[in-house]
Amino acid sequence: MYDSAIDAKWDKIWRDSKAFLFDEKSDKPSYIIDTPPPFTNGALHMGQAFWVCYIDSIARYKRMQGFNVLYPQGWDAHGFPTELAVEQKYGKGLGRDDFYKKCVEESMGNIANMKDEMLRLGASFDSRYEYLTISDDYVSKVQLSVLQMYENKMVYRAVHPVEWCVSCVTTISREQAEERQEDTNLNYLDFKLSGSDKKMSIATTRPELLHACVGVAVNPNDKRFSGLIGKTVTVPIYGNEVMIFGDEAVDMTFGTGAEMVCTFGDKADVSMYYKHKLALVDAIEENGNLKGAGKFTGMKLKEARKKVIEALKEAGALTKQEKIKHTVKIHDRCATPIEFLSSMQWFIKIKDSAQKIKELGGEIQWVPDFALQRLEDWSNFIEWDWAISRNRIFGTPIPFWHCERCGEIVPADKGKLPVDTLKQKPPLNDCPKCHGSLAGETNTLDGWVDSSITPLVICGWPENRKSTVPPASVRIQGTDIIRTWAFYTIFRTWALTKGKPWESIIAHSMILGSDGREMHKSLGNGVYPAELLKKYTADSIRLWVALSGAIGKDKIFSYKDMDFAKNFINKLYNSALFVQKGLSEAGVPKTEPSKDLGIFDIWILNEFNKLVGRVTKSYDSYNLYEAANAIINFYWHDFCDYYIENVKYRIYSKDKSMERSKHAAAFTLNYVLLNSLKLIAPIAPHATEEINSMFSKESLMGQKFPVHKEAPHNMDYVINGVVFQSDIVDIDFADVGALLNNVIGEVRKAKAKEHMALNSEIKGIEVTVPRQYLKALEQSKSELIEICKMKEVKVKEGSDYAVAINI
RNA sequence: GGGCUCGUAGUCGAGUGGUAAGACGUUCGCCUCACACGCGAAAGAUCUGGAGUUCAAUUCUCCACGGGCCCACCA
Repeated sequence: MYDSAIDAKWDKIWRDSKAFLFDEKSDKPSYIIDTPPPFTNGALHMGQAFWVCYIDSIARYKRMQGFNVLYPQGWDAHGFPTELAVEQKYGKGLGRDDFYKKCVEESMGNIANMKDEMLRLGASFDSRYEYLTISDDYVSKVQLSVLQMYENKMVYRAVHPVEWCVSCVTTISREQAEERQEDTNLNYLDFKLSGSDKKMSIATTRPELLHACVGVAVNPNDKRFSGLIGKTVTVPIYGNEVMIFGDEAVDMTFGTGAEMVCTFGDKADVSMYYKHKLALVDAIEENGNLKGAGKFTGMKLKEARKKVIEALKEAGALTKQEKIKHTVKIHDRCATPIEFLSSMQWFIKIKDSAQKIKELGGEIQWVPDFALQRLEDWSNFIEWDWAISRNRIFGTPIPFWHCERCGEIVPADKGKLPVDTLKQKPPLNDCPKCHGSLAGETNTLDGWVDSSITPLVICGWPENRKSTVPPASVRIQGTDIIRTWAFYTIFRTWALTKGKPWESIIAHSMILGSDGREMHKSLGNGVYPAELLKKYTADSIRLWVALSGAIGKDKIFSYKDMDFAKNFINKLYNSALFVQKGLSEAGVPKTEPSKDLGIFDIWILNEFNKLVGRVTKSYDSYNLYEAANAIINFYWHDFCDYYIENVKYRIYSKDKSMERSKHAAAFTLNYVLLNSLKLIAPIAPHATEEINSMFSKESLMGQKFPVHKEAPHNMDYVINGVVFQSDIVDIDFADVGALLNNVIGEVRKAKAKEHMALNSEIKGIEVTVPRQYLKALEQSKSELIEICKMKEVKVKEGSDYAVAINI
């Protein structure tokens, strides 16, 4: 029976025969695949297994269609989780170099495991083109890409608010932020209007940041305040004056309708800081101590809040306190509320490119098409430039030095990459402007800077190979990272080459847990590929992926679906055993026994030909669901349940006069089986190869995909793309095949109703059919008698089709 | 608050301007010489609700209700 040892056997044979290798010198058209480089955290998750199977099926299909397929696989190693794992293993004492080395070690171990899982799923990537984001080659290309963008004036250094964890003393990125509901006090403070005795009440949850108040915002449509815009107020306790300005983002119904803006209390403050060009006050230190806050300086935030409130009370500025619930963003690791700190960061200019990104997005084929909307939505919402520096060690070094005195930037030499500006000397001795000393960068690049050039790297950028000129043919990725990976890739590819990264992009959605929720460790609803590989063969998993429904729609994981996939593979195998046995008795005719083909033979050959057309179209539009579904329905029901059952009596016949009919059936069985294998081979390569090897020494790898040809007339049939004519019936074969099968169905039904075994004998039937079917039925009498195990078949003409059964 | 997406038999899930694949499950029968991981049969859907366009809507439009995802906001 079928097991995973067979998978491994074929995987090895294919690799040894170089079946997956891309040929740089080939004349065949290239087909270039850009897959996600998984983050190297140790084991594949279901989403990754999903796209591995999906894109691998497409790669195999394209090879069968005659393409020279470049299917590389990359690994995204740089990143925080690896740093964390290393920290947990070795503590915090490691020096920068040792720490980096341990991170590399950690990553390499994880990659080995993930790669093994991919290979066991049958992934047919070409290992010679594997890439690793921490390799010298890849790092060089990332640095080169940044240097090139710098030359195009797209990279700069500036002070910018960053999301910061005061407990871990590090920047954190948005995806590391979680939300939490909290109870807090909304404090109503009185600010004195300048040049008047009047007071203005302002509500805030962050009184401890009062010293960083740089303005008061009101909604310009708010009649209560519209007259005050442009005037100034005095900040309580500290006594400095700030401007009142209008901003439509202010909610008139919240608090008093007036909001104090601190640099920085929250993200809205950051927006207003930029929009209204407000002053910048550094409110807190990196460790969360207050900075520049008079007598409160040096206090922790929490403590400061209490003390400031007390001081406000004493000053009579606190008029009211109200309990409210609000959401705060917290760091996912330590649950500390996230603060905004301003610090010197590197940026890539992206704001001005939103329109261009949308345009390019429109030139790419999106599967499903609605995925494009996500790119457009995101592009419409770019608030500020892309901050590319991270306070991390395990990342790509930023290839610039800067002058410690005047901030002048000195880029690395493009010919001397990769570079680590902390270790290597700058190309100049000192600042070209002020002769200050030059400093290297302790920060490293954001991981998206690494991964947003994958299609260029796999095409060989900056020197493209002749056979791999961008754009790549296709990318597959999750819909969840359209706003990051797809977005940055389109942007960077345009910035570096003025072109689009790919012709097409397939955006798949999520595999949900059986409870309908996202798979999550804490929910305990996760299923892992490694676990599935123990229970199922690779092809069952791959077929399950193909059968997971419309791409782009979330799929709830279910073992029942897995079992169905498994059962089909089993069916395929068992039907092949039958065909093999039949052929050993009848022998396989070398040429089409066209004169001997019966109605059922021609019927199934035509159904198969139609199937080839449908399946080709489905594969070409990246719709594996449709392809797999069509093949399974045809194979299981038309071929196995009807055709095979209908020809059994011919195959088993010992009668000399049946010889030619037996050969025709053997030919048809052989043809439909072997070609069906080719149709499903991209999705279930191991099982089909194993079955194929029962009949042929020639591997399915490298064989041509079956060709569809439209038959010019109803009474023609098509074998292997060649049209034949027949005169055995005078109507459409599909029509007459369906009719005959229906007659057989009626007999089965009658037997079932009488609780009879299907192979039990009955007396006979009388079939009434309209005139156009008469000839076909008369022709098929003896076949029906054999198939249904009955004594006689009477046929008569009538306006309505009917079957009378005599048991 | 905004955008996208979905709402089809007990469950999962395709699809179409002319009343709806398939799977699982259920019921009944069959160990029919490839397969009981199977074969045959049966029951089960007013295609979330309402309005509109149309000769005709599950399929198009609008509204409502209900899931999901993403984004924004939460002073």
